[in-house]
Amino acid sequence: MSKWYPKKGRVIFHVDMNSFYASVEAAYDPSLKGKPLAIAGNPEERRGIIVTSSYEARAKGVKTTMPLWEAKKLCPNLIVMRPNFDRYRKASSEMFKMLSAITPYVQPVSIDEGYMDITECEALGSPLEIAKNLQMQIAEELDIPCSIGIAPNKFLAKMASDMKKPMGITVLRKRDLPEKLWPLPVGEMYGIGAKTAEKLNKVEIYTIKDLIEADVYSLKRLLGINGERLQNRANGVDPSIVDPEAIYDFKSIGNSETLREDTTEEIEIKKLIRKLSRKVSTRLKRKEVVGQNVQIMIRFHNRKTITRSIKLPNFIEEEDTIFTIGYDLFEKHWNGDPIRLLGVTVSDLVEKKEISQQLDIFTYEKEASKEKLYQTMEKLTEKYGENTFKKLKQEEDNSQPRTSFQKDYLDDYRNDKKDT
DNA sequence: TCTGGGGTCCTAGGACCC
DNA sequence: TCTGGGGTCCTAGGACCC
Repeated sequence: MSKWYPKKGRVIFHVDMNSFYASVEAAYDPSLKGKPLAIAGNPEERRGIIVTSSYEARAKGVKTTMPLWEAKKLCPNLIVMRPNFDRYRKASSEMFKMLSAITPYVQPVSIDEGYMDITECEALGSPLEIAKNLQMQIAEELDIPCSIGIAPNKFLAKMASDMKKPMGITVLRKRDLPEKLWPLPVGEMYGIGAKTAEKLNKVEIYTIKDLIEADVYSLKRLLGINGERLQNRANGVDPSIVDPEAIYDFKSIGNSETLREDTTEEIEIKKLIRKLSRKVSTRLKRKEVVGQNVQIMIRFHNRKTITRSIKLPNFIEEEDTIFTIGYDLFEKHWNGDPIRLLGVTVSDLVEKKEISQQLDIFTYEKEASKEKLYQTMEKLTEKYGENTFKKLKQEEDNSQPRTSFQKDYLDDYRNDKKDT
């Protein structure tokens, strides 16, 4: 809504690399070609799952997220590899370079797919020609197959790229919808998962056509605001733009890990929270962002998952701070049940260079009274606990130069505390 | 012998303020 | 004299996607 987009018809591509990880591996080692190949999380551990598989493996029934042992049962000669993320990132960046050579309006959505707005690219040929050339170039230079959807908006382009795989090119115009889109089951629609499909089926909505014909108000009652948006999309309406900047504003950075075995061992738990905090801190620093919210996630033996979070008075990035707050949250909320997975996430992110002007709790305007400062400090200590408070202040002290006025007050506060 | 890890967006209730 | 309504922030959970 805040962003302008052209009124005239747009031409949008959705480029989707086919079974990306497996394809990269086969390009790297051609002897893998034509064989059932799967990339799995941790093949040596019990809890490995299939991340991607080649079409030969899929033909045997191997599916993404399937536990490894199940996949092996279905396909005994399955070749299983660990993921080589560096390899995939490199192939991905090569691929996006090719897209960006066509138009600057490229929006990566994940490592293996992205949108392009080629409305202004008439000089390069018809959309179909552009798509064919791009697909050929990716196949020749990277040895990786892809599917391309061509449509007047992102939603339709996404649906189109899914219609022919691998190495498909599908054009989906408004006039094609009754024949190509509407007969599909609602669950096939991007944005409708298992839960929503089930809800819709319960009220006799089975196909995308049924969704269009449904009453908007009942849809809204059933699905909230999303109900209306889904109906619009089903009608071929999606005003969202291809936004090349979208990839730069992260909302959160988190890491999680499933334990080899469920545990109640506090030392092990502490170690893992420490490790996750370190990973998060490293990634925050690499991206030069700081965050104002810490969340932990605990998954129990029965897979029930809880999250606990706390909004902070200032921005943080240090491992120690994240760990102190995270472990504090954990201690406060853990009921002692065996734990399967732990996660640590920092959110409410802001670019580091933006925070120098931000007002925070430790910065006071000149007229602030000593009493008020003390009061605030007390309240914060109470809310966050002594340890967390100390870490917060420490981090703040390191990152922000203060006026001598503020320094004096803080020093006073420290000394007074010592006396009592 | 079960189901990973990285995210985004939306909803809903309660606190708090005016 | 016991009561309104709007707005925002915080927290927790859930759905969805790759």
